[in-house]
Amino acid sequence: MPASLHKVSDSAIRRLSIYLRVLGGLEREGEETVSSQVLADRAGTTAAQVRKDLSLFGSFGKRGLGYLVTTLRDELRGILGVSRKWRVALVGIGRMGAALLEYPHFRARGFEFVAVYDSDPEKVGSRRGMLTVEDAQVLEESLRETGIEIVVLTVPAAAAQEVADAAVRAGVRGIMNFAPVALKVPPGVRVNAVRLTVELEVLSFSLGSVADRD
Amino acid sequence: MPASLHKVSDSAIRRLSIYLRVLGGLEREGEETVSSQVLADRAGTTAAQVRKDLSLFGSFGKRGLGYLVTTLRDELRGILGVSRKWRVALVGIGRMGAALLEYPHFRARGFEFVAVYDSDPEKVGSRRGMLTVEDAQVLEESLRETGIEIVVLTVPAAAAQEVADAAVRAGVRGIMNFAPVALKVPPGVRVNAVRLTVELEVLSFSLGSVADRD
DNA sequence: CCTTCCTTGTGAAGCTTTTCACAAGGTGCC
DNA sequence: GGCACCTTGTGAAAAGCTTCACAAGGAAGG
Repeated sequence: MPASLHKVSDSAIRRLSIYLRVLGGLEREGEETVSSQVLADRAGTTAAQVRKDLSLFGSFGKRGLGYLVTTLRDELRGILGVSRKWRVALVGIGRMGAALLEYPHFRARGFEFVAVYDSDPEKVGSRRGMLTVEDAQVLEESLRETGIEIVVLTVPAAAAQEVADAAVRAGVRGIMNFAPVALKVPPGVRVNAVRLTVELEVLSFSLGSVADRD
Repeated sequence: MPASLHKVSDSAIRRLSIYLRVLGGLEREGEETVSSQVLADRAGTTAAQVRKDLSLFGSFGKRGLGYLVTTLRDELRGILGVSRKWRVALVGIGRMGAALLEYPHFRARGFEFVAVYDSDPEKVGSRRGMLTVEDAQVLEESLRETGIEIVVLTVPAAAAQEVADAAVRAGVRGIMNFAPVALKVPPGVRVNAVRLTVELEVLSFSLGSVADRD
């Protein structure tokens, strides 16, 4: 029944990632075990949902006791593929790119930026922490050489597809896309879009439909 | 049949926001009409889904022709509540906060930052573009006075709940939360979480389950 | 060792969302 | 004006996801 071959829904994976975060907190607090109920409260879901999600990958709990915090954390790391380090490239070093480069939670979870690209001649060659900004023109070759598998895209919408194509040619299999455009990629490559404006508009909709003043 | 009283799913609203973005592009390209098929292609979904989503709010298309780009854009703006301007406050001006403050797409869609707060004495009083950073201690009173309804939270996880509580007391009804913690808010207040690490871990999972090397 | 109590794991039910398929309604050309 | 063609709007079917409810397993204490 474990089944990592069963197709697992995206939302289940998102929740597993949240459970992992919660478990980190529990561990820091010195908790040794946790019930599905407590985990659910902290993660913002229900106990049944937690148990169902975990059961997709195995039986990690002890009946009558709950889950061992450290053990479950390790299991989730394995499932999510974050027991290893991931080398990540950033393309487009505007304000958003710079913020992500320094975002402490990425590194803490095993995602490390090892290359930065931009097409602006003013920026190419400049340093960003430990890294030197490389010319976007060498992106494909450079990505291929370093064998980087994940790319974070913070370029203007107009450039995004072009960059994505180059990355895919270089063997990149995962793209986190901040550009407001739907990228087309071949099967086998996964794109995860972060749509900041969409998130605000969802809020706007929610507020508007409660009471439409003005 | 229109029904803005029918409960509409979150994912449908997210897609409407994406359609709105696509329509902006089409308009700039001078397109006058668009079919559900083309809209779907550009938005990364299916024609049936587009029609279903739109039909939740009315009949905006012309059979045999498609949708009038400008008209549909205006309708969607109305539905999403972005035909008006929204005044937004930013709490926590680290790198991420600074990036969001300058994020051009927010303003372009009618979301304008009109206040910035931080608890760091070094930052309080400093200028950020047109705005002066205010002390987080006055947040509640200040939000109440200005009648701000949407807050973007980019504070450390440990401070997030406290800030959210203050914002809610001040009458805020929508929170966009970047802090890696599940906020508890009373009914009537909507929280939209942006979980950057989760997005990367979803990628990591997708890559890992295809071929588990190393 | 036995009893009581607690919490998991999981089929089944219920609900939501997506996809399908086609009738109905317009358009535009001839 | 008529005809051929195109695209919407929408019930109905299918698929997917979440909630429910409870049997089974294990812990803890006497």
